[in-house]
Amino acid sequence: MSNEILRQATIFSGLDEAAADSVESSMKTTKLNRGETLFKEGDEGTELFVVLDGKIKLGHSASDGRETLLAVLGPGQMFGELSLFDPGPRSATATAVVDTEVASLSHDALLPIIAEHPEVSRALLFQLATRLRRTNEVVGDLVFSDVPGRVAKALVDLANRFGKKSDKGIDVNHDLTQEELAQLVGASRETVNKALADFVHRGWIHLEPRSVQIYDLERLEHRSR
Amino acid sequence: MSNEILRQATIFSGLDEAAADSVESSMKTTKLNRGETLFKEGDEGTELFVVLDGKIKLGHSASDGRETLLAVLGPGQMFGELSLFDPGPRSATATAVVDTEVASLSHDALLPIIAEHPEVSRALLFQLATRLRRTNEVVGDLVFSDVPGRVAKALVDLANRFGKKSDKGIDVNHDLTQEELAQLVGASRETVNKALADFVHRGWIHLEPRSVQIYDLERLEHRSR
DNA sequence: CTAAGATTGAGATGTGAGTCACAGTTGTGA
DNA sequence: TCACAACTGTGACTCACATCTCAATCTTAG
Repeated sequence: MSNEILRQATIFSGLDEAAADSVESSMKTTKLNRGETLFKEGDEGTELFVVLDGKIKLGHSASDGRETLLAVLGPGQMFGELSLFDPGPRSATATAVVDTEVASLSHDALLPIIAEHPEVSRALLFQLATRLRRTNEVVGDLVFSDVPGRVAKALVDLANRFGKKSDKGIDVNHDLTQEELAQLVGASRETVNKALADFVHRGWIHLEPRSVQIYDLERLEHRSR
Repeated sequence: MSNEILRQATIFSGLDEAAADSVESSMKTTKLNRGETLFKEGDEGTELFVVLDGKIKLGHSASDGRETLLAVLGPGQMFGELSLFDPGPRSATATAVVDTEVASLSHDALLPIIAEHPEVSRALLFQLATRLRRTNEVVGDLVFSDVPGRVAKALVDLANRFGKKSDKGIDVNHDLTQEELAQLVGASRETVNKALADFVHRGWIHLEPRSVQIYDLERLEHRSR
């Protein structure tokens, strides 16, 4: 089970059986309860993690206690890579959004693999490049889009990653409170709530605690641009 | 001359003489006039560039014509790497802020180098990781800081990279119009102008067209947090 | 050297979204 | 199953910032 997810994870694409086996054997799995934090901004630590099951949120927190979420990651996604290549304290805090299981790989275990398998290094570069693109896009959105637009975009993104088709539309169990959604989108909880209420009003979505049903993906996508 | 700058560029740190020579010989230099654009968002193209002299701005532009700057790069800095690892259209537009000279290296020329010199690949990973950190920080600033704060931060950053000590403080010839500064900071030109005027009023800086003198770096740094 | 076009400086006005305050709802542990 | 905590929904108020405007100055091409 964890096996399958690991194999699908982008870092391992391109590894042959034997290599993948050897990597796998040096990974350790950890379980986290909802709300538990894996590491904090500023911590030392050079492991790389892969989400096996559940969801992890990565966030900055400002001195006055306010927080932004940089990303919410689901099964198969990697995080913690920054401190691998750019040795230094962790640049974000990682917290479980729901009960979650992650696999970890230490710096020391990874280095020889990189040396031996250039494909891995290419996969990592690809991952970082993709991340960078996405983050750049976020910057653009923050400057150009209004809050409802960003909320719409977040919903579409969550739908793509966590949504399941159902009779009336798409069920998205994002497991995020509106507070967290607001942090993800860079706005206050109240404003996000109002944007959501408006979407409900228009019949685009239906709200349930920690999940949404999307009736009209088209419109949402359109609103997000 | 171009030689020196290239050698200092991070990609080449760790290359031995011979290797560096061979890379250098496969690079091509291009001159751009102020305002000329090197490539546009959406273009195909897989070269990597290094600024030799002058300044390059990287920006997104929205459909309605508005623009954000992601970064302003000076001599020794690399850009265009994203399309190397994540093949696809360019994700930003690169334009010369002043008359500028850049060196370019094609994908095809780089690949064998990476294969042969793992240090290069490590240097690239490092660069991307650093970039990602900075961009993440920008996201945080956009959410948490007000415009004057972001302007202060931009000034400090420009001072660190382009500033020269002088009798009365630091001379920063950033070559950016206030419009460009505003795009860099994600605000309207007028608001940025007011923030600058306020800093002048407080005696922290002195304004000249396309350049600033900084009298009180301390205060600026403080205001940026 | 001059005229047209950029760029800078500043005020007046409108508005999106943050903050505050509270009520309704759901979830949970004893 | 009750009580307390966490979450969600909404309105009233405020403010930072965008937008619009116009004048002053600096640049640059002809």
